[in-house]
Amino acid sequence: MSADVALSAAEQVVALLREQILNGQLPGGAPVREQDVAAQLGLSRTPVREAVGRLVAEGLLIKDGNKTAHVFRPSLAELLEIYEIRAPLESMAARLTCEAADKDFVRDLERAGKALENAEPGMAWSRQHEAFHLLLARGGGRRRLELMVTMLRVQSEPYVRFAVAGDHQFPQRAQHDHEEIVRLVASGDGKGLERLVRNHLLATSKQVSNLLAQAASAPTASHLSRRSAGRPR
Amino acid sequence: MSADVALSAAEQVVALLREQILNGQLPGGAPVREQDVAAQLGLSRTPVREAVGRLVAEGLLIKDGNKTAHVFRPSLAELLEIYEIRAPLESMAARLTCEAADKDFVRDLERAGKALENAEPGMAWSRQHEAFHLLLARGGGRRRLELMVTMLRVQSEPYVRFAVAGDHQFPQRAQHDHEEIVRLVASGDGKGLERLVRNHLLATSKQVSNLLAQAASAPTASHLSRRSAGRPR
DNA sequence: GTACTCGATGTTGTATACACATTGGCATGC
DNA sequence: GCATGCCAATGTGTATACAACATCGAGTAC
Repeated sequence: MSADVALSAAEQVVALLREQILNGQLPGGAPVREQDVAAQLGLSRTPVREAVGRLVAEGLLIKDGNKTAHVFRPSLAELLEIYEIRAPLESMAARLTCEAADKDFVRDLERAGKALENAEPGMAWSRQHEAFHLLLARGGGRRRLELMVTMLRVQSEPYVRFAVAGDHQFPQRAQHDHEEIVRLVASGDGKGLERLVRNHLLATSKQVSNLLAQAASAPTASHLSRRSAGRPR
Repeated sequence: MSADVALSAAEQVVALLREQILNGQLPGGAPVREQDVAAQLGLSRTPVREAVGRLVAEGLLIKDGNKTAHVFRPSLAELLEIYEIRAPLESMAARLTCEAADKDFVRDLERAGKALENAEPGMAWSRQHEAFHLLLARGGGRRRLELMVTMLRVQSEPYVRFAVAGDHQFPQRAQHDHEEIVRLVASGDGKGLERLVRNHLLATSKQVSNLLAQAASAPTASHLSRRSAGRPR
């Protein structure tokens, strides 16, 4: 994608762990032992330790005291709080994106919308969904806003994926909103877009939390309903 | 303040550096060399390195490539972006705080308001101002929201302090808003509070940026107008 | 005089070794 | 059988040593 020739080991570990958490290879609650990761990657603990520290600061890993770090798994209340924060930030970012959108951007967004519409429900759809919303979160060049939205999305993304897995009509229900989003950006209606994105997020929040509550009361085979997961070798 | 008996060295370094950045002992742009800090504190580079990493993730330090970390100093555009983000987050947090406020909390806030009113313009006022707004950012127990608001405030706080130093009428002008905030919390008007806090922040943003722009064009003795600062020994 | 090379010095990145904390199991006492 | 305390195994926190990269200045070619 880009010419990142000289990434430090620590940064590579950050990227790898983040990817594995997003993939679900490292499910919520899974322990992340420094030596294990180091041994797996043929590194010393030092860069791994640094990577873990950063991911803790980022909120993807949790650590208290001198205990082993674990993959972040929000309670229902925490997940709702994340969406509460995302709603104003992401809707504002969308408005700013809209206000700064040129023709090229509109075309890119339309393409992403099409790709999302045609994606198979499951992992492919999740990827497209993420890409679509990250485009919308550009914020007209506001890097910090974009970064914060990205981090918050990453923290909640695994749970959206879970919801999609448990309810294959989920994408279909969101489709209308996505089409409307593209339309509003194309017509330059920033205010309307802001409202819509906010409502879209709050609706998603409700659906995801309902599915999670459901899964918690009727435990399926999903890792999301277990309280602890074995180490991934 | 509290029983923090067994803080790791790294955490102590984090606290110390953060304090020094807030104090202005480490002004914006100042280099933070790992061995220097380590030597000063009688530690090895390892915990210092970890502390630096965390502060970078927090946004208080900046580092690109393998170069020395520097204290974060936002451009005018970045400062405005921070306030843009703070406005919706902090106003929402205030509303949630208001909705969850009991009598004890209202009393505490009133006290903080009085303390702020009576504080001398300068460092004392800045401290009280920070304490007042952090109370307001509690968010009814939403830890993550509170944490994010706190981090964003810390990043912009040094510049408010600068503005207060350059314009001693700054506190006086803000006083009306602060009184109104206390009144709205006491009367339980969450919606009104949300609007007011948003406007208060945007007004502050304008004043601070005006003063900064002014200082940049007519360079005073302040470190804030210089592009690089020597290492603090 | 200018620009470029190259080396000396300072600073960060990583590996390794050891000290301290945590955890889980087992023995012991009740 | 159950609770409790002790101990070994495992894992994190820190120190030290070394390697890789960056920075700055002297010297040189033009």
